[in-house]
Amino acid sequence: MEAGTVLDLNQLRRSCGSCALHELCLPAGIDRQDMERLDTAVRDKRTLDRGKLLFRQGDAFHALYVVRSGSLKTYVENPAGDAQILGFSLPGEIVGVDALADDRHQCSAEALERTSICELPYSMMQQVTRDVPSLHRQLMRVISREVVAEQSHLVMMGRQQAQERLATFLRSLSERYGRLSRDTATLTLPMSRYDIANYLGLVVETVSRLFGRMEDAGILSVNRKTVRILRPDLLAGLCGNARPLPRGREAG
Amino acid sequence: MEAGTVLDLNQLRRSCGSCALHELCLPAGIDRQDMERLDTAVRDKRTLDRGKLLFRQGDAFHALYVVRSGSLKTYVENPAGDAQILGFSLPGEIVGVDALADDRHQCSAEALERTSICELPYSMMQQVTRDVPSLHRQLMRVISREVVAEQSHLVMMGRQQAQERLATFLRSLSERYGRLSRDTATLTLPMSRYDIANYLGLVVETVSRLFGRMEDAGILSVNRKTVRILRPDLLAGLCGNARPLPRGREAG
DNA sequence: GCGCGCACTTGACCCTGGTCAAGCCGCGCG
DNA sequence: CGCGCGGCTTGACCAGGGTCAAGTGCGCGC
Repeated sequence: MEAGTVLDLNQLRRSCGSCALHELCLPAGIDRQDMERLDTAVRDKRTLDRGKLLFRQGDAFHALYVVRSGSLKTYVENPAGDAQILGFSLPGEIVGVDALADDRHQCSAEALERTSICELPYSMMQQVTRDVPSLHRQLMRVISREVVAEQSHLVMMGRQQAQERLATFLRSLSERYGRLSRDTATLTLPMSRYDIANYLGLVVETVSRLFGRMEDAGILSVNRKTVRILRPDLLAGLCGNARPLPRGREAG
Repeated sequence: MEAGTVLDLNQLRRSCGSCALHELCLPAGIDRQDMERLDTAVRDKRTLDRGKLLFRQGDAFHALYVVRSGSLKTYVENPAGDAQILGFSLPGEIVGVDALADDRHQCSAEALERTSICELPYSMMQQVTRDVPSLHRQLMRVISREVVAEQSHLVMMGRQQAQERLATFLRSLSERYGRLSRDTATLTLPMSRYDIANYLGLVVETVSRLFGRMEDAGILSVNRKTVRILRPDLLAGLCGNARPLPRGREAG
């Protein structure tokens, strides 16, 4: 595509104020004037195609990023070569915070689908957050949310059974879709079964079987990337310490 | 104890500059003048006895805290009543960052032994970090370290076997002891076996057995709270994907 | 339209680590 | 000095979920 021939409106981020996400993102709770200051620190970033990396573990740190549309996965690779997925980032969510510790990214971020990004060059951010206390506060808030999200992930990995993990994952995704004003009952999963399994500390076969059992139990309807939550109440029940759903395919 | 009758020098934090931890803690890399500004934002906090809570999940957020001596565990409790330990905090380490997200502590912090604490009231911190850019940068660095530490914990929970988890835990503890200029080979564990097991996502029996096997393999000598690392090289080997140590108590 | 590949599903089997139960040991207390 | 308790260890057994292998089906290129 030649520059100028096709005009993608999503590409033209005019300002945080005119962005549909501004209530969810860094500008949340910031007044009009301060938001204009924030705008000076935000740069657009080219859209990433599926599978492309936003940054790679070990890269020098230049900027924080916010997902505008699409989604990312962040993961760390260990010396042995296998990865652990740390999280999935939906629109309005920030990535790159781990790089503040020592000016190198500690994880990689990869687009799960065509994804556009706002870039917050850190030098500009520092200046603006210094001048705008409300933005400073809000940045801390957003970073702290990262910490809290990782804590929930840890609880899931440490204390929950496979079935509870998948149920918790689906509920959390549904809730985040809700915040984006999407349908909370129809999830279009941008990540593969392998990614889900890895994120949950399971193997893909286990995830597949659990989807099957939840479908048999009438809680979900699953069709490739599309998961319908038919019984949110029962799904919520599976997040606690419920008994495992039956394994047989027609013993009911 | 009456005020003034017994003078505990550790209780009298004169300033960050005179604190033995200042190279590890918030003041790291900050010049003399800025450190004096920081001092105005730091308050001493009464020492906590073993088992006492610094803050509790759900408490209103007032301050961040830094361990001066002793140690803490942080943990979240789920509705079902059981807890997941998120981490152990040694001197120089910050706690309470998760509360910045929505002004409530998301986890509880409990002293594992007699522990003294520096308190950083957040309103003062905000003011000081605003005036002192180097301190702002350093606070972000310290918070980001929290994120990175949780990421490592996640990798451990998601991808490592029981034996690798315990080995990784011991190595990490040893390394942190080193930073505090303590002996890296002789660990005095302030936490119980139950705490270790919980932190690692295992049960106490498994931890006990693994200590036994590592002792049989000549890697450790274990005596209640005292663990000597006899072969740091072999311990490092167990952190990767090594084969499990033999289970039998004399088949070697 | 056909065939290939990849993502996913399904089944059979097995192993790591959890559960349950008993025993040990160091410590505080009567 | 003996008792009891709590933290820890040890053993026997079991099951949740991992491994291995085969099968299904959608999408894409030719």
